Amino acid sequence: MPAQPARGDLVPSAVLGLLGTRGPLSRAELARQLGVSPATVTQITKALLARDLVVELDQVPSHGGRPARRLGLASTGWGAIGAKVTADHVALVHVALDGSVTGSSVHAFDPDAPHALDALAVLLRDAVESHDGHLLGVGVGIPGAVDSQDSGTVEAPTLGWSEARVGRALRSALGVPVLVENDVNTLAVAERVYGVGRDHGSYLVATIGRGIGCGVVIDGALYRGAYGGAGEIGHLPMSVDGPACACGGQGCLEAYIGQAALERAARERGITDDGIDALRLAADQGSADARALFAEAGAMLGQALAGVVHTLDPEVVVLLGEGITAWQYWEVGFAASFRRHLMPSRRGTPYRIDSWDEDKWALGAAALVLASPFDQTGATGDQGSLVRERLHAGPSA
Amino acid sequence: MPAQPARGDLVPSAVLGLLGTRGPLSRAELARQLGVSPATVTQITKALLARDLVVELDQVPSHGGRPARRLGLASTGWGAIGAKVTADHVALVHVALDGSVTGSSVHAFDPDAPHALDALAVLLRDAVESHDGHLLGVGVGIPGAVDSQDSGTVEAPTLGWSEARVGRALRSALGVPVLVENDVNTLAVAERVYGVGRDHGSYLVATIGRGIGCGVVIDGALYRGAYGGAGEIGHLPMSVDGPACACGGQGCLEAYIGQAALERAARERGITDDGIDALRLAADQGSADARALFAEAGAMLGQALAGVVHTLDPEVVVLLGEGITAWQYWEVGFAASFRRHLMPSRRGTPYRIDSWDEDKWALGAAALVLASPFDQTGATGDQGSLVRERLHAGPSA
DNA sequence: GACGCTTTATTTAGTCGCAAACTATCTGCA
DNA sequence: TGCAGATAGTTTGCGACTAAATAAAGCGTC
Repeated sequence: MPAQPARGDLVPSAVLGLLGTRGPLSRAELARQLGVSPATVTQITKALLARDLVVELDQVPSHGGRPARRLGLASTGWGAIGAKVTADHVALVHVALDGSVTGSSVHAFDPDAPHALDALAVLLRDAVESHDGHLLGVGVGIPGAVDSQDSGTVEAPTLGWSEARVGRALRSALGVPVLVENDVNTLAVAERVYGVGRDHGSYLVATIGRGIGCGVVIDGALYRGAYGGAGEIGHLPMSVDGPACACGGQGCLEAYIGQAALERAARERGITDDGIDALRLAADQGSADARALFAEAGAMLGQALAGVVHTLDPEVVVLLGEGITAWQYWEVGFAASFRRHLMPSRRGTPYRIDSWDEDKWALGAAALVLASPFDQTGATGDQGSLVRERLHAGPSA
Repeated sequence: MPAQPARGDLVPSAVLGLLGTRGPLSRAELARQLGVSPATVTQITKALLARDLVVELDQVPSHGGRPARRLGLASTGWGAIGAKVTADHVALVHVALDGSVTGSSVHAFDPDAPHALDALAVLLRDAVESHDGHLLGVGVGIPGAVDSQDSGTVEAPTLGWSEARVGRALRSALGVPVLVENDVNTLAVAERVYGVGRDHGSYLVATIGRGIGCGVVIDGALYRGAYGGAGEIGHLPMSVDGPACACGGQGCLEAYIGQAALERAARERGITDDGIDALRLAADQGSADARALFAEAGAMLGQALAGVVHTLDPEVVVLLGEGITAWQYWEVGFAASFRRHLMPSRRGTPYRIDSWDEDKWALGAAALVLASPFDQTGATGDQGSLVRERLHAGPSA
């Protein structure tokens, strides 16, 4: 833990990143947001202005003092590519620095195939080559544990990957910085840059969908755990025995309210045999059974998240994931359960639902790259430094 | 989040603290332990040597290179006072920088009394005045939530305290730095300096006793949560309904395996009416019922801690608390349950039992002060800076 | 016992970012 | 009109720490 971490030009990158993700800001605003002194911002921006990376825009009307002169990025051509890997496809998005999606695609993918990593590399190389503008890097979201964003060695049972050297393989194939991270954590990072992280330093991002996951952000930094496995709330033990879970345990949260569990329950209760979408449709059409099933799941989620809140005491909990589209039915059970299982002093802990669309996973992966200018903890490693270097070098390519 | 936090002379304090808590070290060792460059250590130690705060000791035989010259503290007269406040007494210890106890005492205390804070201040003032050597500060451990170590405003239902301004009151009464912290967190900090924290950056300290608690240390820093309430695992919801808990909820972990719950179960099962010590005695004497009761508690603790491990992915879990004296009986249920509820990839997470004696709570509180030279996060606030200042000023008083 | 290797400690030159003092420019109020 | 107060931005000098080069002092080995 270096007192002053060896980080090449972190603040300039952070300035560029902030201007890119938040739009034009005054110097004073930059200083406040980044927690550095105004003096430093003056120095940094002076250099960036001289190098034409930043331009002085308009002057905003005063609020009882000298008017602020806003700064903006000289070039808005910066962007990143995000990829989300699942058991049957890869979703790709091209994202600009401000978070806007400039293109997206979905590709069939078989992670069990002999040269799956090579196939992934090919997919991504095409995307890199077709990228319009100056590419800062590629972010990859994986449903599994990643030892570090930097090395990107992956343990992902659902993909059949063990000790897969995803980061290394892609890096050498693509020639641009590649950051690999657990998929839920990418969403947490995205919230840091574009969502709740603007107003809160410590929060949880819980996802409901195929699995149940949780990203932990503490004081603005993603907490990954000792071995990159923090936030595995899908396997919180909810009962001593209970249904068998894919992880080998019994009574895991996911074995109760994961997508597969809900689909099985829907079958057993005679609601539908056609999967989760049909179940939601049934609820939409007024099926009391379907609604009850979601409400029960919501209640259990509430109980589990109450426990996590007791453990971590976050400022706010964000709920996300593909399952969130049925949230109105989950909430019926969740709201009461969550409050009831919280101790009185925590009962005020707010939760928020973010909007969802299919791109969001991949978008989160791209956010990994776009957030790396803000990384003060070194979590992004060498690849993060490379991203900052490219940002620093300017859109010359 | 300042990139370079405003901290007055942090490294010199850390050097002194490290020499005090770990004994003589070479410069190279100091550099490695503190994560600073050898150059810095040379500069710092040069200054400290010049001011006679540090002395050069012997030269240790080489291991294939230039022999290391070890440095030690010139004065070992530094110490701190630790206080643990409970519902019926206050335990005090005087502790030297190296963690050795130089004196201890226990005083009756009624936190519900009208001027309880004043009474506490009187107790502590006597201790401060009678302290032998140079006092760095006073640490106070409280069974409740503390907003920050610095301000020390306390929310402690078990003491009947709400918004009690403990820190402020004691500070003005004592005239030395006062750090206030949740009691479990003080143990976590003590482990950081004297225990498992020497070898591990991220760990949990779980306590069993009157309550069930947990301290969270992440990358060497105590994680306190957004409102100082992290680690309240005593109120993890273990079931949808279940026994009523003092917190107002139902089915909390503590309502199953806290001291009061165990004592009630012992009564109901006809094992003993005489409290927890009698229960352990019964187990010692071979009572199968008593042993089963502990084993059941252990099993539930294992399940709960497995969940916490899934959430936080620590390197190691340390078990502590006054209840740990009966650990041999807990363990029967704990070991299997903990492993069984962990997912395969976490099943290797080790747990350790620390020895226990009654001073340990107060000792933890003292460690709060003795660890403040290592605080890089600013968690100790102004009071921490004051401690560092006193350390820096030398044992002149 | 000369050479290479390892580890420890120091020196030097330089970077990063801060605090403090300052200037600049506006609002509001008497 | 003029001054207090607020907010924005700049300049200057400095403290803390680093990286890189160097010196110091031992070990092993042929």
